[in-house]
Amino acid sequence: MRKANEHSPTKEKLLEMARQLMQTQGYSATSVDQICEAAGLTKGSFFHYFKSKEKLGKAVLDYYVLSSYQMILEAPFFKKKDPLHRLYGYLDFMVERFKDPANESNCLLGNFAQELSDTHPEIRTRCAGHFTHLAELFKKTLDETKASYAPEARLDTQSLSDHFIAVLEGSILLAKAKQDKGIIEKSLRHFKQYLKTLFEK
Amino acid sequence: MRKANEHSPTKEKLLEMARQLMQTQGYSATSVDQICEAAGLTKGSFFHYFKSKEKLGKAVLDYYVLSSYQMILEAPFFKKKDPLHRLYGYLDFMVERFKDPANESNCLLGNFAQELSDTHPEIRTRCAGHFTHLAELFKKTLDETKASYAPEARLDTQSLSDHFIAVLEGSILLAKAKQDKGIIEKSLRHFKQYLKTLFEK
DNA sequence: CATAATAAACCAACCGGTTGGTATAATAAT
DNA sequence: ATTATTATACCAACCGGTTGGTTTATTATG
Repeated sequence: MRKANEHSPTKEKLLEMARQLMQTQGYSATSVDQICEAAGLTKGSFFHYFKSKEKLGKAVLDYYVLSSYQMILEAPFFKKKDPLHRLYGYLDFMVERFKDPANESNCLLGNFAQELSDTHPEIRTRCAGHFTHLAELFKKTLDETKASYAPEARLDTQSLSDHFIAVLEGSILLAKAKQDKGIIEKSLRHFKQYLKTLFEK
Repeated sequence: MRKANEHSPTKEKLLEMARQLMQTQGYSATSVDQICEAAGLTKGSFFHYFKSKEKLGKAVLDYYVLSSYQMILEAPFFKKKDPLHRLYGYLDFMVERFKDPANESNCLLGNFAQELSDTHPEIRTRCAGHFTHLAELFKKTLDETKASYAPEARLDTQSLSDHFIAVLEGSILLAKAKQDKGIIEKSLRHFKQYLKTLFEK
């Protein structure tokens, strides 16, 4: 008996290949055969680890979001003491992340949400949960900033966090269509400018 | 001989059905058979009007964007004299449009851009063109507003228009995933607040 | 030996697209 | 005005290929 199914390197490889393919081609356009070929495995092997393509989809989604989440938590900006600096660091980090040619300039989460929300309700729910989760992480820094820089202000940090996610996803989408990554930076700069008016009066 | 192929009611029906199906299910998840069944026609008929599914995709995209475009041009807000009021009218109009249960709260343009940019380069180009076109329309009002309310300001109305499109598309995406249309309104309210700081000092 | 991992062959359903053909109606020739 | 011609509109059946998924068997491994 080999070690448990859960963390097999083969499963990891299937996940990673699926992530790569689905991030660039989307879910529907990526076939199981394609994933198997990329991983140098056969379908029998694939269905040994994932009972269906949809289960794989969910796993890939979690896999992607978890890694994004960890990238943020481990990034240098996240350790900054001053919440306002940390807040701006957040934006700069995202700009750099999507500017870097080493990374894909796609968001698999946004991709899945757009493509599968109407046809795969369970995946839609999962996307919604991940969006909420990511917004909450941003909201923490936002709340700290508010407490320090604009404690009196009437400001809905919840909806502002959602707004941030929307700006990010929207600009990624636009950048992809126009093949111009600069759009992400410019759009986030406008968002930063908005934050400045809220916290630097 | 009936009148030319171009404006046949049958073709119109295929287009409209394709739009409906693709707007909710996406491009890949919508089969030609499905469209034919919805239109009460057969595949032979379909391929008489469209040489391929991709050609249909392009036609549906243009069909959707043209109607969106006309909705804006014909909306009451668009006739307002004061550019600032027209600018705000723009935002309110979008909020109402996507709040109304009669309309789909999806954007087919955003959907296609997300789903097909990497696999269908010609459709990607078309999406980019439409985005540019819509941004330019917004920019006109923006430029007028700037001229009247903040002529001295150093303000990149081009990138601000792109930012608007990004906010719109991003919030639509988020609203879809979370099944909460209120997100669009809240996000556009933040954007409006940002515009206020630029033009109402 | 028992169990998990991988492979190979296979399957029914479905995909986009083609075929050959018919019905219809406008045009041209008589 | 009647007929022959031609182009369009539409359909039912079908095609080869691909899809997600299964089955059965072989190979490793503990």
